[in-house]
Formats: sequence, C-alpha cells, structure tokens
Amino acid sequence: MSQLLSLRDRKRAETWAALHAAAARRALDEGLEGVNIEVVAEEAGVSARTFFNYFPCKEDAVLGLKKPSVEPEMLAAFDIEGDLLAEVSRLMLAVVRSIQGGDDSAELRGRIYEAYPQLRHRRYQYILKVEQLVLETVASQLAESRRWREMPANSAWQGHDVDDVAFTIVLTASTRMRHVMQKTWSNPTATAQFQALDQGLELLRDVFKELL
Amino acid sequence: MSQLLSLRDRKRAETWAALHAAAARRALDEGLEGVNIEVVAEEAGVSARTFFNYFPCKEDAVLGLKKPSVEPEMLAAFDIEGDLLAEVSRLMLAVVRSIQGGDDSAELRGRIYEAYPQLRHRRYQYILKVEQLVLETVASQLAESRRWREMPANSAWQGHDVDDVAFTIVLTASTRMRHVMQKTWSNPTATAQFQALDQGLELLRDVFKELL
DNA sequence: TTGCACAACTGCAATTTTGCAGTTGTGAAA
DNA sequence: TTTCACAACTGCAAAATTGCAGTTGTGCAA
Repeated sequence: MSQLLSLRDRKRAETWAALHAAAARRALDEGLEGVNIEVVAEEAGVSARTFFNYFPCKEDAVLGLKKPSVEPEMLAAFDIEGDLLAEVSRLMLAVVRSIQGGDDSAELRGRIYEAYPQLRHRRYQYILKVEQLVLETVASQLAESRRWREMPANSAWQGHDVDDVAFTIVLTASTRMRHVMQKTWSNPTATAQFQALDQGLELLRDVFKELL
Repeated sequence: MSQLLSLRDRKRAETWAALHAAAARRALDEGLEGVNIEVVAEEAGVSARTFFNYFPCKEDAVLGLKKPSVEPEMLAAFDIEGDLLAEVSRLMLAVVRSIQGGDDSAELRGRIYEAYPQLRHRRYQYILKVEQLVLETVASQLAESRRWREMPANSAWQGHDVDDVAFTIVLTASTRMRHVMQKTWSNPTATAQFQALDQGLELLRDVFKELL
C-alpha cells in the first residue's frame, strides 16, 4: 500500500479538519459569537491549547485558512519572460487560493462570507503576506531574467532599481487580487476567480490608458 | 480666553498622550514585551479597562495611532478634475499621515519602527482602512465629475462601472502609500514622504510604460 | 527491533481583549 | 442656575491568546 501521508501527517490533517468543521458549523448555526474555543476544541477531541497550535484565531478556524506558501507547481507555471502583469497576478491568485479549501467547499465559504462580511478583512490581511512571498520570487527571478539583463537602452525601466520594479509589479497584481475577491465572495471557484482576474486586468489597462 | 478645546476634550487628549507616552517609553526602554497594559494604565493614572477605550491594542499605544478619517481640509485640497493618480495619492498620504503624530515626533517613531519592524504590519493594516474611506470619497466625486459625465465616446473608460474605475485608482494609489512607507520608515517627515510619493508615481509610470 | 530525536498534545499561569452594568462629572439647554 | 443626557471611567467576569515546561507517541536510523 502506498502511503500518501504518514500516520502522523494523517492524524494532523484529521485534527485540522475536525477543528475547522466544528468551528464552521457552529458559526453557521449560532453566529460568530457562538464559536467558543473550548467547545470547538472539545468537539474535535483536543484541548483548547491545541486549538492554537492549528489556528492563530477563531476566524481562521471558521474559514479554514492555512498559511500561504508558494508551491513548486505554481513556480513551474510561472514565466518571468511572459506577460508580467498576467503572470504575476496568476501566481498570486494561485497562492491566495491555496490557503483555503478547493472548489468542493466553495459554496459553503461563499455563504459564510455573505453572512459575516467582517471576515473578509482576514482574507485581505493574508494577501499582505502573500505579497511578501511572491515579491521574493519575482524580485530574484526578474533580476536574473533576460528582459532585465538585456534591457534595451531606451527602456523606461533604465535607471530604476530592480527591487523597486518588482515591488511595483507585485503590488499592482495584489490590487487585482482584491478586485477578484470583491467580485467573487459569493462564488469563490477557480473558474469564477480566474475569469474575474482577466476582467480585472482588462479594467486596469483601460483605466491606465487614460491616466498615464 | 478662547477655549480651543472643552475641558472634557482636553482631559481626553491628556489621557491619550499619557498612555501613548508611557507605552512608547517602556517599549524603547524594555522592549515590546516589556509593555504591560496594567503598568501603562497605572502610569497614566487610569484603569486597565480605560486603556482599551483609547487603544484597541498595545501596538497602537506604542505607536500612538489614531483612527483614520478624511478631514475637511484634506477634501478642500483634493481636485477630482486634476491629475487623478497624483490627487488621490496625495489625499491618501494626507489621511495616512494624520493617524500619527506630526513631524515633531517623526524621529522618535523612526527609531521605534527601526527597532521593531513587526510594528510595520500594523501600519499596513491601517492603510486598508484608509482605502475604504478614500474610496467612498473618490467614487462619489468621480461619478459627479466632468471627466466622467462628459467622457468622450472614444475613452477607454467607456463601458466600465464608475465604482470599478474608482476602486482601481484608489488601490493603485494605495500601492504608492506602501512604497512611501517602505522608503521612509526611518524618516517619516512630511517632506520625505511627499517626495517619496512623487518618486513612486514616477516609478509607476515608467514600469507601466513597458507593461501596458 | 531498539532507541533516540522530535513533533504533537497537554495543563497551567499570565496577559490581553471584550462585554456589561453601574458611577461620576461635563456640556448644554431651559 | 438647575437639570438632564451622555461621555468617560470603572470593576468585574468571561473569553481569547501566548509562553513555558512536561508527557506521549511517531518516524527513522542503527
């Protein structure tokens, strides 16, 4: 038998799911205030202290949020030589999406976000973290890229710091994440979100045509 | 004698300053962990409960942060018909700056941010709130503006929602705030920050010249 | 298979944060 | 000047959060 996960990892995943399920159910049944750490922990069969080994706060347990990370398959799909804004935006969206469950639980999450809009702030805060992660990747790859190393002498980027350029691109992509979230709170599926991203990039280009 | 502030308002300001001073001094003397609410409150002559009537958390007391708000004089300096990106960015910077003390305490704050970079996150979170405030202003003013109501038929903005356009502009300005903060942690004076903003806008234009 | 290093869980105590309800004093209107 | 509504402060209790130190069991290498 191939073990996809070790016993330890499997139990950890089970505990995580149990805590999330208990928190989400109580939130939908009794409202956000009805989520009591002690009760949730007991329902999941662990101590209250252990709850905080899995989630930094109640909100994250209700939403089932995980720490963001840039996975190898995301990097593989990323091309620093391509359409930079689109590439970086898609990379960010992939990372942002990975901190939550898949499309199977999208409808449930949609209902939670509709019921408790306060929780949206939490999502925005995570985007700040994602920025940092993606910025490291983009800054290092851009510095090594052909488009930077073989930059034409008349390029508008001439004279700018590569980190400043990467910063600007990543933060611009980040604004598109916010746009995607805003448009897809009630339907956060992959299809809807990547489509919203494309529309957001289109919007961005049109807005800037008149401003720059 | 002209009363700039009523007795009530004066006492409130004094208590605020006392709490902030006590928290900031202890942070610089003993480190962030050395800031104990009970002690700070006692030093300021109020109860621990009252501390939370002034600040939502320790960090804000250390930094002396106030709730952001768009003041009338900022609105007066704002021109929806002007260079939109520059106008909105300057409005945001004014609001962001107003949540903290003036240039007289800039050097002190600079030292705190240098000593405890974790606190910078707090500043970023406040920028999220400022966005919301500024977005309301810009969205409503843009909808009533000449540039929107008398938009030429060939404008790239044709067919877009005015709220989406305002959203994109405000979030772009927000990225410039982040740039300003990053460049001026150690010297957050008005001069340095408005200069950093102009450089940031220049950077933005140059980056986009190659991307759009 | 044994034994070790470490991940996960735990209780406990301290601190932070919030809700509530009661007291006091200020500001303003009559 | 008196009166009244309310802002500010308070204690208290509950809940959330964190640090620390000890126990247990898994994963792995000898």
